[in-house]
Amino acid sequence: MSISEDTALVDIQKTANGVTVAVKDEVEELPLALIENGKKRKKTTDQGNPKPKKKKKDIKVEDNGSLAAIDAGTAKDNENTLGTTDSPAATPKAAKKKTKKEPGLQTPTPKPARKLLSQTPAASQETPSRGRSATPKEEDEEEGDDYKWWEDEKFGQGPERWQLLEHNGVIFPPPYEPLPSYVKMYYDGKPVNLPPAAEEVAGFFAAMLETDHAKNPVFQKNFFTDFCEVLAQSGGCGRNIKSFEKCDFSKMYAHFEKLREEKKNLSKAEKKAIKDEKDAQEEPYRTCLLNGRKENVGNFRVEPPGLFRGRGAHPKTGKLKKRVYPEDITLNLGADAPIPPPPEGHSWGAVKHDKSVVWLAMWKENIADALKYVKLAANSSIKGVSDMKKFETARKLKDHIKDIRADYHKMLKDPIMQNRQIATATYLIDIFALRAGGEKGDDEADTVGCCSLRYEHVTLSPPQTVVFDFLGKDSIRFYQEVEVDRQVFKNLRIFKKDPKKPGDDLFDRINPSILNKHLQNYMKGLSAKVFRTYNASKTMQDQMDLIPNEGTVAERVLKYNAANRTVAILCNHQRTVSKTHSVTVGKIQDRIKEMEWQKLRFKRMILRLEPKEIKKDPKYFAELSDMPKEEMLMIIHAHKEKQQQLVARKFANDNEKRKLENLEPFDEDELKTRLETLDETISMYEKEVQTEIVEPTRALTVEKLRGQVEKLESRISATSLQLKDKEDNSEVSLGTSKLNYIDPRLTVVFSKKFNVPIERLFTKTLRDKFNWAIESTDENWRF
DNA sequence: GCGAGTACTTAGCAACTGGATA
DNA sequence: TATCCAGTTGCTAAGTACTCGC
Repeated sequence: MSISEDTALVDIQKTANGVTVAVKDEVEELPLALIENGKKRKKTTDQGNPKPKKKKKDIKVEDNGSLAAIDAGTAKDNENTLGTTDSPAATPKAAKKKTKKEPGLQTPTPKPARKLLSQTPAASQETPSRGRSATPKEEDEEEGDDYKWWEDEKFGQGPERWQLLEHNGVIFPPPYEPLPSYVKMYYDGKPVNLPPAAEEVAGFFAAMLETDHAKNPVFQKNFFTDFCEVLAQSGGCGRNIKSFEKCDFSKMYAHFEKLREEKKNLSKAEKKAIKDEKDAQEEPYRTCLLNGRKENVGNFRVEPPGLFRGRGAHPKTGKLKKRVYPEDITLNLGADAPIPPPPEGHSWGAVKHDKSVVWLAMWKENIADALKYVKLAANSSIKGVSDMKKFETARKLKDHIKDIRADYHKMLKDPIMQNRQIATATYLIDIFALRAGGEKGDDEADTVGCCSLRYEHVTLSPPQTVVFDFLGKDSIRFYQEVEVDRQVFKNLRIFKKDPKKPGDDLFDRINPSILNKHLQNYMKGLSAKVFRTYNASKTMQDQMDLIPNEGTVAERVLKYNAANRTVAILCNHQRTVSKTHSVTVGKIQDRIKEMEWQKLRFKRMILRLEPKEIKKDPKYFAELSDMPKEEMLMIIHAHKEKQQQLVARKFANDNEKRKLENLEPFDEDELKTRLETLDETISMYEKEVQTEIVEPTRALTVEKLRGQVEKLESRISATSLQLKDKEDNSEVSLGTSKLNYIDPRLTVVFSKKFNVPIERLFTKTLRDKFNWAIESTDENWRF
């Protein structure tokens, strides 16, 4: 094939006066990384490195950071924690406030500086109570139930995200409680006395002993390194612990299992009491006052320490995620708002009054050195307005998509390599819903998106078939064999051309930033991710247009789910097939078969009562010959097994009850008698199969039997639908697209147009989150 | 122009819960 | 009524995208 038009590529250069010109570049087809003295940043690393990655700054995890503070709980240790320049707590003010008293960290008794949930900040100052005693009027104003932010055109506009913000801070996890003295880790067959800090870390691992994580060698190695470090810092244990293989966590695991079991076996009242207490403790943190209105806070609990569970082949999986202290936390709230008291003996790292952001608290975690935020709940006005804006931006793309597509098709042949890459990437993002694909560091899992696709992720098979095979977000495999536009195929071949080899970037002249800058030219707010939202919602709309307005509610829900599934597949939202999937499916299939058999029995009973019925309605009885005798016998056999188990369980339960009532338990003869009765019934069924005669029981009439058949038929159809849905959904996760990509107004339209209660389509949480859509959409709305 | 830092959305998994079923 | 299991929710990891300062 001639590729002359493809090879006529040029690179771009900027002249001294900043004007971009296209120049024929002798080496323009070389990957940028190989162009000596290249004009552009070298994106790939040394040749032969299979994973070219951005050189990130060295992330140094504190050797004796906050952990030391856990270990000894001394002020000195605490200073170690705070002595890092990064930490907000490193401010002189915070350092000064450090205290020596620190046996552990107690979430403060929730006594806000003043009553939080009042309309006017000043008015509430005199009631430092955790309870609420609002008057009906106050209640109205506080709850903000009647405030519909989506009807307020000014809401969410401008750089300031809020005007007034009051909250009670965050809840800290309880301090570590050492295990009973008889629960130990064993090393080389002997029990070890671990100091509490090390015991805590060992416990993290022990609790996960039966999970896949604990069987992962990287996880084990990272855990063990950090465990040894904590052990050394906390004074050691008098033993030379140096081999993970010699550590035995089984006793600790058994202890945790026992606790779990005990918790499970608590009485209803005990469980309720625990829950009530927890609710009461959390109550002050659940809500905040935003612009004078009560709103829910999302993650008000600080993440507890534990072992980092990285997804996929994460190099840091298993590392110790350290305990977060008040000194690590920055609060954000209104300048006039009272500052919630930190836990006794502690101080906050910093307090900010930044109206341009929506987080209430923030800290830096030690694994990736990333920031963690406490934010408002999904049903808050702030989240709602940004959600609505997101969908509106995607909707706006409708007006531009034709031009954008026409442009990128034209640009696929652009003589400038960078433009050709922009066009090709846009095509892939638009058509296959790929993510943008930013660069990643060596200390992260090796996953990619569009711009970070490498040579080995794309296989070309002429004339225009492409196989994509790579790990995307969350290390979820993206595998697709697809036909692409001929020019896209040609371009991909150029992008893979020699000397490129496995490990090299396919798109070596662009990154998400360059791509997004290009997209902004078409529309304000347009970025790569908008295509996913647009295509997901557009697909849903198109699918909905194909659904006929007929059938039962259950059938319509199924159609909705099928449309939802199309979107989920487009977005590659997968889930691991549950371990019990095949068993569950088998059980449902058995249930359906049994119901079918029962149905046939009822029909035979009808004929026993009124043999003439078969002539009156031969169609009704036609299915009597559908089920072979062998199949019936198999069903009866399975039924027998199930019943035997039930009889045995019932027998055990009855005896348990009798024991409580101080009655003599039934003896084994009783069980035998019950099983014999079952055997008789089974024999009767088997005889029915041979004779094709079923004797009606008791006072059954033809009408009653027809009613029974009808009931079974509807149960069979409902169960079959359930089975189909289950099988279709086994590997596809519908939730993510429903939560993030499908404009909720489409679901509301479906609910109204097809008369399906919204409760069947949105869970309570989703109804809360999408209240704006539910309240503002009529059935004629279109995406 | 670039990298680092920051703020936000998107994501799957696991724990929990409550309704269906026997 | 107890048990089971599917649906739901919470948690937190992992993305994207924008801003800022050099």
